[in-house]
Amino acid sequence: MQLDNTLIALADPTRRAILERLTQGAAKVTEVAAPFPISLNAISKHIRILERAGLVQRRISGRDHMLSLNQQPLDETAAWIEQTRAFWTSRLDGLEALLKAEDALTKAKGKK
Amino acid sequence: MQLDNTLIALADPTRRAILERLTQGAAKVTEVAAPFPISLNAISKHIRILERAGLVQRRISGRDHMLSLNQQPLDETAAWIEQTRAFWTSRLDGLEALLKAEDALTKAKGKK
DNA sequence: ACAATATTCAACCAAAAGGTTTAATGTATT
DNA sequence: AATACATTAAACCTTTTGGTTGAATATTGT
Repeated sequence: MQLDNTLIALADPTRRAILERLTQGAAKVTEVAAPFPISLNAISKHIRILERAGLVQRRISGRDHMLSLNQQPLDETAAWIEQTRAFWTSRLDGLEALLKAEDALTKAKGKK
Repeated sequence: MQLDNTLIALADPTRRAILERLTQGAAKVTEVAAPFPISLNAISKHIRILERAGLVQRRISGRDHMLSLNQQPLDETAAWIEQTRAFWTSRLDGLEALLKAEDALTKAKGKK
């Protein structure tokens, strides 16, 4: 699924760093890889995973591969997580309220 | 990192389904596992990963382990992703605006 | 034509993920 | 005490992940 691939892609610090680099503008593979202490090949693989998630796009011109961000999967994932978060909030708060109400009821009965 | 563990935990459909089940209220491991077509042991492992992320908490009473949701890591991850999303939006829109401005400038020069 | 550059491919490795099955452990029930 | 139940532990398997090194491919610059 798309959500899976995006979350997987985001779940690695090196890949998040690559994305952060690309917020400064499009860059070639070599340029992206330069600051990292791992091999170019390792970065190349990370980029493939980011592409699988659709977070990164590639435009080949000659021997250079220009990489750029694509926002859509991030938007979709943000929407999913925010929706889930809101749902949890309502459920967990609702449950808390329910427990308090029951507690109040129990005390009221005890008084009688 | 905490963000890593949370994203990893969320990046699997079985684990997301477990979380969804727990929004209906706390449940024992067996109860959580029941609807899934995989072994109880597999579910047990998934739960461990959810616990590592702090998304699920366990309260042991006798032989039963009651599982419940903990919202905090989800909130933090939602905050991170929303922040990132907003940043991308400003950057990418800003870049687009810049390109349009440059284009307009070029055309203006051409006219002269 | 030759050398340098940019990138991937291929083969390999160790560790983790996601699953299985078969114990083992502790707690209830009868 | 014997049995059933809830859960994890252990050992194993296969695939994926994150990394390596060395070769292949294609493009650019001299």
